[in-house]
Amino acid sequence: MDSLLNMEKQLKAVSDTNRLKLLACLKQGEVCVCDLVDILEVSQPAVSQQLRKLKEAGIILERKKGTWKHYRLNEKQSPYIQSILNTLEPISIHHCGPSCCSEEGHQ
Amino acid sequence: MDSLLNMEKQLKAVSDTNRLKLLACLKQGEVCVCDLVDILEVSQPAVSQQLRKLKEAGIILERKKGTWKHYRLNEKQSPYIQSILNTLEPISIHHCGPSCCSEEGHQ
DNA sequence: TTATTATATAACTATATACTTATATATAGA
DNA sequence: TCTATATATAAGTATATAGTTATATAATAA
Repeated sequence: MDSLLNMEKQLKAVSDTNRLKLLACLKQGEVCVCDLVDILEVSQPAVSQQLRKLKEAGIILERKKGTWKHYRLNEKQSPYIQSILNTLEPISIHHCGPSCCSEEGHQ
Repeated sequence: MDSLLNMEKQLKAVSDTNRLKLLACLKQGEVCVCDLVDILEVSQPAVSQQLRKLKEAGIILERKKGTWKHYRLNEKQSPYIQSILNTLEPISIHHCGPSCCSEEGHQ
């Protein structure tokens, strides 16, 4: 079973509208940070810090590609996090351009 | 669908170990505040404030009986809150006494 | 009515949170 | 190498959170 402390950490990570929006974006697959910055109306460092919080809770995974970093949902989630993800209405993003987010960019 | 703000409110309400413990206690049914104060190692006003936060998020319901107040889980929960409740290991409490928590006290 | 008891609220405080701007790091390209 | 770009980290700040103690409220008992 999950320890209470681990549950608290995971739940704190998702109890914020901006982080919920980030997760809603990631429902469509891997997204690079630059695209996420366009969605949230906060600064780039703010997004970076939100992503770190989600990553440290084990909810998202990162992949480095050149100067870019792509984030995606962890395929393994605790049931209650998965239930939250299921509830979230996906947010579709417009990718920033072929240089960072084209299909051939994903490997 | 749940609005992001409502999700945030509910998730904030459960992202705290003491409130998770309260919910774990309530899995066994209705419990009065005095018993909950014995479980958490914090003051009575602290417990009262935690209960209020859970109540305002719609996760628990209250019933007044004389000077006592009994709290129980709301039977209607959003799926993700229900999933959290399912994950919680129940905490069994020893009722404070027949005056407030006996079976005939429950009506 | 007065005293007692259960719970809630108020006022306060220390810590956590979520931004901001400035700067660091790391990669790519000229 | 030098410059530009993507992202992360550092430092600072305003607000939120979760506890505390003191007090208020409401119901019961004497």
